[in-house]
Amino acid sequence: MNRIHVEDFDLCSTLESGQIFRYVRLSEGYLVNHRRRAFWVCQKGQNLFFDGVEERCILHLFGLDRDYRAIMRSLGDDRTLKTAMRLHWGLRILRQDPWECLISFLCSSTKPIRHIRVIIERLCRAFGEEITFGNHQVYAFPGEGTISGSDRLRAIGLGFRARYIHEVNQIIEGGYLERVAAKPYGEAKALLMGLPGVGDKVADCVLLFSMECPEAFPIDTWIRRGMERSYFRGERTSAKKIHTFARKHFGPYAGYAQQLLYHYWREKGRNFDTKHDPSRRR
DNA sequence: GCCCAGGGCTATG
DNA sequence: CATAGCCATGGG
Repeated sequence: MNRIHVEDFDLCSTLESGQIFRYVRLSEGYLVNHRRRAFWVCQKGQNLFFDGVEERCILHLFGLDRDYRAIMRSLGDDRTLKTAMRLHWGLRILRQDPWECLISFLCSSTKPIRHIRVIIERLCRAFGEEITFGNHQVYAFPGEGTISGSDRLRAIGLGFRARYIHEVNQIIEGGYLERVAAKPYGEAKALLMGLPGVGDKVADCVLLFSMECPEAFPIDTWIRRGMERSYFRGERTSAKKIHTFARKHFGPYAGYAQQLLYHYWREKGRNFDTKHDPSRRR
């Protein structure tokens, strides 16, 4: 077992804020499956314990090489954001594999996170290679070009998303996503949105979580509701206006604000739902 | 049966 | 530009 000292890091909110889907909470820590590797990781205060993976991979994936305090400072002292920061301080933006991230969020449209996780697990079982971690038998995420067959994908439960994934799998070839990642935000986003099934929201997720674009600001139903309520007097607002506002209000690291607010509002909603009537949301 | 879920595409005003 | 209906599926 290995150990590193970490500051301004919260493993729990980082993993459980909906950026990544392939992790399992154990009695102690988490089993994470990413980049063809399954590894164990556990945080106790400022100690991060891990096994089955190199230290540099941990630092890279969890973005521990980034100046978190400087990023938080750059977001401003917004009242709503301050609350989210206080509750989830240390939530980092992950640095995922672009292919895994893209396919994962192609699975995500109009699905609850619990179900997305199930679907992706089935996808890996059907197309991925078996790998091991200790006595755990798990499946790696299938590589580029290995996820084909709309019917097979539909049988997994992907529904209308099956065709998108099948087609994207045919289009993407070695090095393509890395070339996209090397381009500036606007250009990279346009390229991603040229892929079938990839619209504004999925593109922003891929850019933020796997392509070093901290200005990307994914707008899903939770963010839309929250932003409208907190910044637009509860009025219906287009994604375009929310994007413009977010970029101006939060700055070049707006994506961090998005992830903090998303996690904050979703957690709050969950608690509200269990205590009250779920049908009364909005 | 109803509603909603980390949406995207297409056809219309 | 904005909106409506549609696309499949599962869980509360």
